[in-house]
Amino acid sequence: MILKSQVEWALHCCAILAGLPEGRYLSTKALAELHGLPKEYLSKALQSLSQASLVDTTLGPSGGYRLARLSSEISFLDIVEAVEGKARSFTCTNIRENNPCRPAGYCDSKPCAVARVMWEADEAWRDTLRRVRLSDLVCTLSEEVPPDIWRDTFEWVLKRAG
Amino acid sequence: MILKSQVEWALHCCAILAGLPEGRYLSTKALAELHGLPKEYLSKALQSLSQASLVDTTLGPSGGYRLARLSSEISFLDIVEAVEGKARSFTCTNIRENNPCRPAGYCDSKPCAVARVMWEADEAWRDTLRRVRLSDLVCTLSEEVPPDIWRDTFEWVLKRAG
DNA sequence: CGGTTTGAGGATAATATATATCCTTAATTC
DNA sequence: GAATTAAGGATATATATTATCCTCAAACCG
Repeated sequence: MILKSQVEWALHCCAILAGLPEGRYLSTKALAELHGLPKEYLSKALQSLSQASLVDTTLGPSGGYRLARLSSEISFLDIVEAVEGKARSFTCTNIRENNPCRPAGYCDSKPCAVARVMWEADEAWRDTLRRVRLSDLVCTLSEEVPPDIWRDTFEWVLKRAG
Repeated sequence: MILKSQVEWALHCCAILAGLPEGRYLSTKALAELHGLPKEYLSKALQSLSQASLVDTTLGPSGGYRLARLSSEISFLDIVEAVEGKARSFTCTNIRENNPCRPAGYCDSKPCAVARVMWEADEAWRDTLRRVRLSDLVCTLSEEVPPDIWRDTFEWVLKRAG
């Protein structure tokens, strides 16, 4: 059970977009270069964010992406689900139905007990991600990334932001 | 991010093994038949349980599997990790290192802030699974499965248990 | 206007993982 | 000795992930 690498990419890209001044856009090309990622494939992750309405886009030179909401209004779960999908990690195929001791046509009143536990764990995972906002990440980064690197990075970004 | 179907299979098989009387074994063949699963492939899941020391095995006719510990001493996490592996669902590839604004040879003092959040969620998932014991599942099933099906199933199982 | 840049999205390929089957071996039972 | 079992290796098939390429329409720029 491994998350797509696009999840990591999307989270880092959103952290950069969160630092963009009001009204400006950053292109796939710049985001790919900044993170050392394949531009074409990163583009798919950014398209997922766009489809989830987490980012706005505009075309043309000076076009690209910006956050569609305040970073305090975007959770980790929003971003992870945009890329990874909303499906649960455990799929119940109801193998209890294959039990030869069951009367034909018997119908279960509740979802399988095994699945309920697995879904509870899945929900605990989602809850954790739901509670962390993109703004929290930016806050942590601004404390932990050395000030000169932080500053240089946003200079680099602003030089490329349309 | 989807768990292998073997996780579901292993959990259901353990629930059956938990109901086996002291000292008796149940074969792959019986477990596969009971759940309508491909015997050869289910065998791989059971081998994983064996390698994790969750079950004991014995060979020959009347051979098969039994729990190696009390069902109250086996957690969902034990079983899930035996089949799925212990690796975290989020892999940090440290893409921050590709930032062109970094001084050459700069070394991070902490793991990436993005990864820490993702790992925290992963740990919440594991915590939930760690807190549920196999005996809890058996308890739930014995309450929810209609008594006649429950009884017939264990009659069926005992007829095949060595 | 015409050339360039951008994101959207479709087609395709390469790679990795999950699913499944088959076969051999050694231990156990009868 | 014959049948049955789990362990584990080899291999095949299906699906998912990662990646690249191409076309299109919108936006910008001279």
